[in-house]
Amino acid sequence: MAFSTACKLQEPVTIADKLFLDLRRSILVGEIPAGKKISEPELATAYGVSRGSLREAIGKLENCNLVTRKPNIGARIIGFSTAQLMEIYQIREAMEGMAARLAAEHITADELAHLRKILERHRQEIAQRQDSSQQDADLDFHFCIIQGSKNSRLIRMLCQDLYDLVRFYRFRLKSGFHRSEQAFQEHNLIVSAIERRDGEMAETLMRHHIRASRDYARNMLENVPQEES
Amino acid sequence: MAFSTACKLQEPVTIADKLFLDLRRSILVGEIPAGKKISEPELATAYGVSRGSLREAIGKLENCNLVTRKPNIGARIIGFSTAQLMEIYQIREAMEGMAARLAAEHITADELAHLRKILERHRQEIAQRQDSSQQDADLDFHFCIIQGSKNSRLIRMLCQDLYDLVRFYRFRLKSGFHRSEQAFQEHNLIVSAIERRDGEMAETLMRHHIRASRDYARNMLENVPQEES
DNA sequence: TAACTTAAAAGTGTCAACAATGTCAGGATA
DNA sequence: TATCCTGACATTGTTGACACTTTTAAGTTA
Repeated sequence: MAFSTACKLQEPVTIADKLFLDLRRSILVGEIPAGKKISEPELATAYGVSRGSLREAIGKLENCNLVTRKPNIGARIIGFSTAQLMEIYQIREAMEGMAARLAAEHITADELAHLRKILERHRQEIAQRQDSSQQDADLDFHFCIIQGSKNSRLIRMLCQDLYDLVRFYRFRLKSGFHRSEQAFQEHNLIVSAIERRDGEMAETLMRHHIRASRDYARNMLENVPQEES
Repeated sequence: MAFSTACKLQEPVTIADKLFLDLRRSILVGEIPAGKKISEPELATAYGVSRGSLREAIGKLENCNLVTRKPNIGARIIGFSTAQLMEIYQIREAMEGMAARLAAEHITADELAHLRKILERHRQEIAQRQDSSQQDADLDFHFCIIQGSKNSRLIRMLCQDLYDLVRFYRFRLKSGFHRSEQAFQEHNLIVSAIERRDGEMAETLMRHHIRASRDYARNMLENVPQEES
């Protein structure tokens, strides 16, 4: 599967880049389990590339916060903790709140139309109870608003860095995560505020929305503890 | 000079790490001019290391957002634009606002005492008109609050990633940037709110403070355009 | 048996050479 | 003269070998 990152990253021309994207996908999807140590020789032979290229790819993964490295010890896939997930939600609340505020000022008519289309798709998928694709619709919604902020660094920090982590957790918590009806209503309110160009309200609603997601996730994790992969 | 990053990064044990810190310093201080292309063979011989280690160091610089790389073309120090600086301020407003809110909940008594000490130092330096060290006091203040948030990822994103950019710009805009008396007053209010454990107010005040800094910077840049280094 | 020592094995960091790509200057053609 | 081709040069990407560190396991001693 290909990840719709919304923010266009150029086609991978170099081996290290292809490797990076390949590994990133494997990690996000869970093919490589969380917390696993990365053996450079092993992976290099597995992918048929030299260790140099692999190390460069690992360096990029480190930037995405998907692996951590210790000198002379090695790299390992990041772990998995409720506390970290809560931290991410807090950061999202702040940054996406700002993104929504800016989007209310800068979003284009085309993007707004696209946003409405995403909402419509989301509505249909709820009616048909397609849980899996609702998650995509949710991501697309958030990406679109972030994109609308027109703050290029904010876009990069969110879409490129933070949302890899969001996906990392989302793929490992698939089960029982659908507060979609509620989320859909909240999305609607946010878009309305943006349409009215009410940045203050858009920010407030977005923060509320993300906080509600966080509380929901926390409840799920406390009551139905996930297995460590 | 050594940068007090507040968030402890481990001692550089590997050559690439030392190189990274060295280059980072050179860039931030302005020894390497903004926008300059990096020649791998040139730098490698200059520092007496192999190109491999240098490339790893450049990779890390890319994570700090201090250089940009294009495949088969090369790396260059980031440019310098008012627009980008404004984007950074917007992000700081969101993230440091959140940091202040969290600090009001989680900061320790020791950290609060330290914060008060920083304020006192700041006050003295204003009285003695030591413009240069006031900048350090300002950075220390912000670092201390971020640290108090106890959100480890937020701390890393701000101290490690974003504040390198802040320093990058600050070193190139030294001239005529002292709204210290005003900033000092704002700092005081923020600390008071944190002491009262009033997170809502702490966030509001921090956002106001950063927005004021932004407006001030924008005015300076519009009226006294800086030379491109 | 348990703890310490030591040597082998595995893994990471570093390097220099090779391959592929991009850049630039000179000349040919319209 | 301006544009396009062409080939030499310079730079980046990639690789395999070497050096150093960590880990493991065997062996020794109390």
